[in-house]
Amino acid sequence: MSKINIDQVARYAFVSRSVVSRVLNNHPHVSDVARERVMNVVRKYNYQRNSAARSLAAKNMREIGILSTRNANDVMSNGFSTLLYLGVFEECLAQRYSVRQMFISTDMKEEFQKFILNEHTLDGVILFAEEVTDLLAAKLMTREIPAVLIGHAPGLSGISSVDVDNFSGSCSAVSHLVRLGHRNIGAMVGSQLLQESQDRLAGYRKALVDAGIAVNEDVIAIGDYTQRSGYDQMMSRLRRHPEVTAWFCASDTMAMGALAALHKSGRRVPGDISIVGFDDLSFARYTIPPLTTIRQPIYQKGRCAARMIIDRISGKKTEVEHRNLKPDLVIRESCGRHAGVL
Amino acid sequence: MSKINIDQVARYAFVSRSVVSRVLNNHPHVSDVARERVMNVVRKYNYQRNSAARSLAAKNMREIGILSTRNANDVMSNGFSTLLYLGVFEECLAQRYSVRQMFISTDMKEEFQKFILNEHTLDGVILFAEEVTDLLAAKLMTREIPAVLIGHAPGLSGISSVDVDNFSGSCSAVSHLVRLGHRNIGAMVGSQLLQESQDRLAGYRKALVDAGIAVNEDVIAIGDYTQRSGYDQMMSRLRRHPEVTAWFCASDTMAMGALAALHKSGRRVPGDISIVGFDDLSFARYTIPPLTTIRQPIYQKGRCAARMIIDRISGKKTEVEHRNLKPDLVIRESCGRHAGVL
DNA sequence: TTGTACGCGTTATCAG
DNA sequence: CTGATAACGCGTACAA
Repeated sequence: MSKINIDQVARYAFVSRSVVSRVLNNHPHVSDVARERVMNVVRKYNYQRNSAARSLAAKNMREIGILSTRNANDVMSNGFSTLLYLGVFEECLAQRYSVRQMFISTDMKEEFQKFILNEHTLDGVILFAEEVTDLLAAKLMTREIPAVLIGHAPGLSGISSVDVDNFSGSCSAVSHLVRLGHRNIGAMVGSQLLQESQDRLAGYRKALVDAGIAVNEDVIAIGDYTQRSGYDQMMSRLRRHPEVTAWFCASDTMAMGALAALHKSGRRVPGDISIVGFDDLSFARYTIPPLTTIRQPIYQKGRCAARMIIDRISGKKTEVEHRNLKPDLVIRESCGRHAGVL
Repeated sequence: MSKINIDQVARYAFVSRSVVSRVLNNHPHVSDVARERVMNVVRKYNYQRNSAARSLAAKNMREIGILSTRNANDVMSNGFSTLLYLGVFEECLAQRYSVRQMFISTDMKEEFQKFILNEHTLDGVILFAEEVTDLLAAKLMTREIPAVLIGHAPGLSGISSVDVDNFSGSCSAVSHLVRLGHRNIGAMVGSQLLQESQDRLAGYRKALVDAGIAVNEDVIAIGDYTQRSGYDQMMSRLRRHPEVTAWFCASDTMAMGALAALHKSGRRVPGDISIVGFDDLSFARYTIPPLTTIRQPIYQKGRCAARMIIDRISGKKTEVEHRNLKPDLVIRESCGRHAGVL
């Protein structure tokens, strides 16, 4: 009883298969009685359309891929990507698309290319993988499959993207520190090869300049968004720059590492040193002390990316578009007034 | 130049389409010269097979679904699920399956059922969603689609599963505490409706009994695996049970919340109170202090689940199977000797 | 070893 | 409003 196809439905309903198809696809020009008869049979036999055949005939898969790097996920693995996936999925579900998940990791690049990109037909791809965009962009272009990027990519202005406004986010984080009286503020950011990191650093600079504070290149530390790098960087900067009373960390993960390093070194947060993070990952309110940070709308990013790619696929939008979501400052307990200001 | 089909390849290579098909599928009985000619054309025109047509003809999609709950992901969102997905994906990639990602969240159950479960044909499903297994099991059964569960489920002995050995894991965690001289050891576990939580609690009991310590039901706290519940539970237990010198937390997330609560209350870890976690999520080595915990092979769980479902699909295995992966104790700094033992 | 012909389940087109 | 009929691209008996 499992497998019943459109022809059987047609037979049982005493109509032709075209009528069944029209009913199922909500086409007009079908009589109420025919529709009724068809629906009865469909319900009775629990008929479900074969998606492979549908795709074949309709020439579209109604399926998008979401591509991450193993690295992005290691780094972001603190609840970031999961929430993002959820956003993508729910938007797709609402629009009757399904999402295929893919990771690209350097050790499987070969496999990946052959299998994923060649043998499979995706209607669109969401790129959550800054590292590989160059490699992929060309491939995607030649196959003419639409893509949207989550994040920014320097050289890829040709493909649509959605991101949080990194510049204004970090700017408001640092301004917060300034308002608390800090003058010596360090920054811990990611690789400057990433546009995102550049923007977050630019925001830091802007906030200082606006406050009339000269930026000191020596207290700009480059990490890689992991807790480990936050820890290591803080450890080594601590003794070299005792004058710094506050650090802007470009991610909550690095901030968490920094917090651990400060604790290990006997510094008090926020008593001796203030820390502000970026992202507002779910753990941020349970660090010691709870982390003041910049909240970015992760779930919304996912939904937005999905909406953009589907609009693109359906032809509703054709020009490339770069969207910037607004972040918020979330004040918790990791920042205090500068001691001298008391 | 984009779309070229098997017939064109055949024409350009001066062979029939069967030959092309056989070459592409590595079937025997094809002459070297024919194979060579075909491959040349394939390369030259960058021919790629249409997966929809393949699925239709072959009557299988070579695609598995991985189903999570929104809840499971909120809770586990500290890098757990991402690593799991990666394991699933890489195993599937190696075996030329693709993976479709799905979430079930209560607010879209309707949509979900209609779209995902009815209209789509998956060869198998990996369930990472304890809450919905009952609802789904029946559906899956009637549609005769194989499923494997990540985790344990009380009533679902009929479907294969893979999990970490929760019992021995928590047992060794608590034994570690006992070895350090602790006699009053509390437990913070998840809902006892979950088999997993039951097992972790059972391991706790076993370790105490083995050590000749009576278990005190009063110091067993029930949380929900979130940092928040760890925090709240610890806050309320702290004053009610000052005699407890060590807590076994059934997840790193709850342990992190507990750590925050202890710090807030002025207790020192491990000076006053020892904490041991479970999972070894990526943040565990950067909590304050770094968390002693039970490491479970998350990535392996994913690969294993994928392997099991594919074996099932291909008919290589037919009987249900329950696998238990071994966990390890990872000693860091959150546990110390009981003061009285000094 | 190769080629022919048909089936897979839908959708779209075009007469009625 | 309805019903043949032709794609859609590939796999595979079966025949040569």
